[in-house]
Amino acid sequence: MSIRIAIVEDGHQIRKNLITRFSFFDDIEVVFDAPNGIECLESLKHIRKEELPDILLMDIEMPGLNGIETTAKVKKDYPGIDIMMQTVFEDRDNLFRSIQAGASGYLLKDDPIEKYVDALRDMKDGGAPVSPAMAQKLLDHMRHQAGEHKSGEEDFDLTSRELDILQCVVDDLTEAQIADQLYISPHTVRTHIKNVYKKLHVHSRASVVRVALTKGLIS
Amino acid sequence: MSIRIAIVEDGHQIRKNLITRFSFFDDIEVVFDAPNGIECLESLKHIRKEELPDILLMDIEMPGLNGIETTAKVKKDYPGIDIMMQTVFEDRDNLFRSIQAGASGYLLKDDPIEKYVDALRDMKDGGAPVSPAMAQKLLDHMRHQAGEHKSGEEDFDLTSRELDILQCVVDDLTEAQIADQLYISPHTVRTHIKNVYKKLHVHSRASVVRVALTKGLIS
DNA sequence: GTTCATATACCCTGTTCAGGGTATTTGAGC
DNA sequence: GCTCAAATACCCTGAACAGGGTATATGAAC
Repeated sequence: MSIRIAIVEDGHQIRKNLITRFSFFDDIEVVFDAPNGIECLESLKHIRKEELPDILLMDIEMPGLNGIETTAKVKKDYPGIDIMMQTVFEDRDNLFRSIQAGASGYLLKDDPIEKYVDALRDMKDGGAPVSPAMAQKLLDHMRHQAGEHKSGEEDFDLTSRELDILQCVVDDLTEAQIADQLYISPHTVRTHIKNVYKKLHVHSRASVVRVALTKGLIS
Repeated sequence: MSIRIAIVEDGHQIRKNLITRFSFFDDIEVVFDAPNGIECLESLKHIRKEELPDILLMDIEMPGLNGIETTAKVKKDYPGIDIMMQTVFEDRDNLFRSIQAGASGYLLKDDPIEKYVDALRDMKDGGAPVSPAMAQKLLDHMRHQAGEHKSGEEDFDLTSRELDILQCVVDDLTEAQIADQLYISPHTVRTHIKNVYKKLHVHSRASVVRVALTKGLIS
């Protein structure tokens, strides 16, 4: 069963080139092509359901509705259609925005047509083909995030009661409310809070909340 | 210039097979092979610096020191060596642990040798070749994270001045300190803070900090 | 040229907090 | 039975905050 794709790309010549080059592959069928997001959405609207493409090959840089906005709209109305982004620039921000919008593949425009075809086949099989250059950025980003979490994993050695108090402080309860909730005297709450302050090296509720959240001390 | 690799893989037959199959590619040179992480580290230690491999092709599942632990150790002592993980299972956890340990490529063992070679070449060029199936998991994970952030992306419509104030409050400055820092009267600070409270629907500094951090209003 | 949002400034009042103490009870570990 | 950490409880004081006002200057929008 062949792979039905549509090409969304503002460069007229590039579009024609892609169509021509895809024509040499029996399992790739170009259902339609569009010069921008608006026309793409129009084409999708006026096509019969069983004729819908499997994959949109989407340019990021387009006048009017750009590739990311178009991706978001398409994914909303046609969640079954996969989006393969293509771009000339290895732009970090666009990469993340595309992923968030729902794209699942990422190619560079100077990739050879065989890479395109391989990627389309992989995508049809449920994979998410990402060009190595883009994957590099993805991994960097994830390593960074993982690192942040890990670096913040200091041990402040709070007792379980102090963690109760901490949670209440983050929930913005007054000392009296905390006392009610934990069935202890407000004086005791005061004492616990003071001890928490000492252990976290802070001097205010605002700082407690910040430390608790950024260091992951509470859920 | 050829790509110097080492194969770390506990299956003796698989190792020999890989070596044989790589031998048909002129630009791939297998520097050494090891059946586990320990021996891999030993080989690296006793090799001359200029003979070090560019890339380690690392199995995840190995007795003793597994691929992830080995990756972490190798990356620590030889940050210049890239790690290409290979696994039979598309395991989410292992994928993330590998990334964190410093691996930059991810192949499935049933990928054809040409994919291996392509991936090695991509990696040598600075890319991070990730098999589409693994990339799928990566993207899902990132979308999930992005989604979490996004779900909290309500628009509180703070003015830029109010954002200044917000930042100061999160930084735990008193009203007087904020006034000093922004060159305005403490009374004005008070007014801004009150307006921020109204817009964020909170009644205390602790809540401001929590909302600002959890809703991503500040860096 | 009036309207509207924003930023600015000030007043008053009552509440809450932060930091400095001290002291008792309780349960686990030695 | 002693010790020690943890949890509990209380006192005092001054500083900071929250919420309720009002008011003016400014620049953009209509």
